[in-house]
Amino acid sequence: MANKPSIPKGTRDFLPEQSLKRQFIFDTARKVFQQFGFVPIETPAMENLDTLLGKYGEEGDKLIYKILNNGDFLAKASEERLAAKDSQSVAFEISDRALRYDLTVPFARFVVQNQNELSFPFKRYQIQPVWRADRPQKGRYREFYQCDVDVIGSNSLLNEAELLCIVDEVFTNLGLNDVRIRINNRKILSGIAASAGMSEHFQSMTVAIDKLDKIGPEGVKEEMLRNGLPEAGVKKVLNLLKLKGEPVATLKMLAGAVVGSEEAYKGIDEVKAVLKALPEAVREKVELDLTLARGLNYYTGAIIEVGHDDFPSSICGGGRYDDLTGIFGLKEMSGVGVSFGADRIYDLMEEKGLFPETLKAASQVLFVNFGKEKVMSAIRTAADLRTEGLSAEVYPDEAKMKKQMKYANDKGVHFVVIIGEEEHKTKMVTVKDMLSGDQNSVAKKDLVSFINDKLS
RNA sequence: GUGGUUGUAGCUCAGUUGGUUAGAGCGCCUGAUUGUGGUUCAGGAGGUCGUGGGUUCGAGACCCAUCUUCCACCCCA
Repeated sequence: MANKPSIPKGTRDFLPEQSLKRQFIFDTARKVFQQFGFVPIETPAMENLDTLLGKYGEEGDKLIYKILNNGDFLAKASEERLAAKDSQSVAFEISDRALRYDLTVPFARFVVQNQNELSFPFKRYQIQPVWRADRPQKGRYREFYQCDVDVIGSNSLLNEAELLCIVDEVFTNLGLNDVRIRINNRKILSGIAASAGMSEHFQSMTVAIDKLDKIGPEGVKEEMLRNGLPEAGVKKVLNLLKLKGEPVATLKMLAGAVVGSEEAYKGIDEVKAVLKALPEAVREKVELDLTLARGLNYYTGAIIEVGHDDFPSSICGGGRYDDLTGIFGLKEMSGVGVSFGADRIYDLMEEKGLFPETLKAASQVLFVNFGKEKVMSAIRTAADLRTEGLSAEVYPDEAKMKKQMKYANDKGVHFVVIIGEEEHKTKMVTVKDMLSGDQNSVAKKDLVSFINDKLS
């Protein structure tokens, strides 16, 4: 080991046990998505740089991984910029591609590009990794998976309601029953900004109020004042945001407070409609949180976020975007979607010990290898078990029994089947139950039913 | 990107104000048991102390740089 091999900061290897757990999350999500009629798509790991730039705000642009051009890229770059050592501007000259930062923007590009192949409303899901050049910390990685569900080409608020049902269903199926599902509407926020006379500061207002539960009203006030928002407006906003509790009543009070703002009224109506469309069981889990803002600025209507009291950051988030495809040349194509952060969900579930025990099992049956013709009998019998729907493997080497037993034990195999000299002569096999330690001699033809009996 | 933090055996960690051959538990390997894992017992292997410089008679301990870990900020799944 001259040089220890390593992987880039913020990326990870996954051992079989971890990988099985991750797949449990993906499978659970996928199953729910499909039950609601969503279909899968995939897009490339890399996009053209200009597809991604400018979609996530200034901060977002910095976190996009740019891919160095191939060939003699320096020869083509402008001498001035190279000499000026301005990394920002040089970057665009030597990089044309980038790793995708999320799945939503590539999806918008995909829809525009494949519009003639799709029928709308188009409901798709997508489970793929994304990359961000963020500093790693708890629940934050440089490579992580998102599980996105979006419906595009429909303005109906039934979609928002359906997504909330999906969110509830996925977390329930994962065994995470105490998540907090919060919703809000950007039109409400926009209306609040307008009625406080700070429409032009909308962006920095949302960023600030999103931190309310973290830094408190004083902190938010400070930040807004620091960013040059008018004091009177700041006070008014903070006052409105004090409203909370039962959604319908809250909305009613809010409506009284933002008199004259058509946009706020519209947002209020939208939230009401979404709540109305929800089944009772889901509606009672959804909180209206007027301080929920979300950083990504392409959201225009409903916004959704899921968190957990024992986890520092959100584990799922999304919202409606009226014109994401517009930038790529397709107007009038509103979409709404949510994204599950698989890695954060994994961390949370691991912390809570919520993964099912059964995920560990590998093969159900291992055949001990006794070499030569006896292993042929094992191979045939293993094949028979597989046709019966059992998972079975034959140890590949003629190793010491002890070693083979240990392998079965380490791997968590339930049964070990021994076909050695004795068994070969008598057409019997020896079955050892590794959990109980019991050992039985059974006729080879009865092996399947014997094991099935034990399993049931 | 800013500030802080961490790195010693495969893993989790000890290692006194700088002082001989760097330790433990678990794991791993071998044997007791050449057809029996997990339990028990006996033995064994394994570390250029993250990396590169420096201070010192002497560095795992001190200094600098760098990488990595975790945390806060920014922002976010």
